[in-house]
Amino acid sequence: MALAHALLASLLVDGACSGYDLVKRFDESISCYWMASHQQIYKELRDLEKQGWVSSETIAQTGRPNKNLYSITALGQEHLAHWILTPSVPTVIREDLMIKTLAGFLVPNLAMLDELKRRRQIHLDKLAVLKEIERQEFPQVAALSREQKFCYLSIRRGIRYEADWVAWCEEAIALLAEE
Amino acid sequence: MALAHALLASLLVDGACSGYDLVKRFDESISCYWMASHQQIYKELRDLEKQGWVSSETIAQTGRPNKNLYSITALGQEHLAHWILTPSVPTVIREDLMIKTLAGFLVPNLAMLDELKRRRQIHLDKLAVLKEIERQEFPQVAALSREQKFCYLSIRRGIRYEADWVAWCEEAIALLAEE
DNA sequence: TATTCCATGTAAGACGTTACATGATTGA
DNA sequence: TCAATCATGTAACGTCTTACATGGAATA
Repeated sequence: MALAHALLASLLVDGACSGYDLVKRFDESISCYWMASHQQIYKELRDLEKQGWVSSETIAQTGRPNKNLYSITALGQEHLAHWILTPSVPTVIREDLMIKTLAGFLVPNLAMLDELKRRRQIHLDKLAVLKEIERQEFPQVAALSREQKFCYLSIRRGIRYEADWVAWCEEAIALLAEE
Repeated sequence: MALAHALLASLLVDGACSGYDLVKRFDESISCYWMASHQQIYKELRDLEKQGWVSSETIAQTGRPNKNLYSITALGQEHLAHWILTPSVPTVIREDLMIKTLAGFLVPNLAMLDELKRRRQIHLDKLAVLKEIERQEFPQVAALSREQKFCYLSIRRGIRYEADWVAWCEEAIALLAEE
């Protein structure tokens, strides 16, 4: 149910846009916290409009398909604020690599080391992207407005998450390389 | 599809048991990496048996319901090993609190601080449990067998994950408390 | 000439959650 | 006596993934 809220938050923070643009936003930055396919996003936007939480306007275009521009409504903002005030529990974790790690002794050590190194690189790459965003958009942490602080904290969560994965991969590689 | 592999890994590492016991294992330790309800687990075990990856034996009991004791088969081990060797991608993240953080300026500062403190405590509690397991079961890291190293690394992942959440909560609380 | 971009959608199936159900036994 | 434990299940519903579809415009 929270895809709805992720969409509302994006429309609120980064402004009105089309479903297509939301797909890109999710692919780029929001995917740090919420993953969604275009099928899900388009469908959810239609549902949100039925609820009155977003409104849409069809923009006629020449040379390319028309698009629906979605905006969050006042009702949508109220709904989002109300949801934010509802206590939530940590997301359930379902991490393939941890299951593989539990039973990792079934396969050759080098195979596990390869997988861990591959995984470390994935997180290093994501980390580099996020750090660049941090450097460019938040050069002066002391001078942030309240709204900017929240964006900053979101990026910080992503940075910590990726850095933490890298650190664990390093630890695991070091321990298994002892063999 | 990886719930199947989580079940196989548990039966392999911690030995044969009933669905009921697997539910408990998932509630206690495995939930760090894989969450599952009893309905899912019972159903998946039946499916795994159809595939020939586990075998079951009905244990007649007096004074309490009969139980089905599940064991991983040789075929199941092969399948698990094969899956481990298949490269996998990081789990998609869907984290309510991050969406709330993005749009957190919609609600009073104290409300967000409360939610962050509540959240920090949840992770502190989980962290304490995991650290206790680490202390009791892995007192001497240098002397671990290959199989034990993998268990140790799983616990380490959980510890890092929870500690990382705590650290982020601290950072967020500090930044928002400035107001 | 082939691929990617723009922009949106349907449909089937897998996976997960929530609610409901049973019934004896053990412990507070 | 009330709740929790043991032990397993069905059913309805919601969410997510995967596959398939369209068709012009711009770019390599």
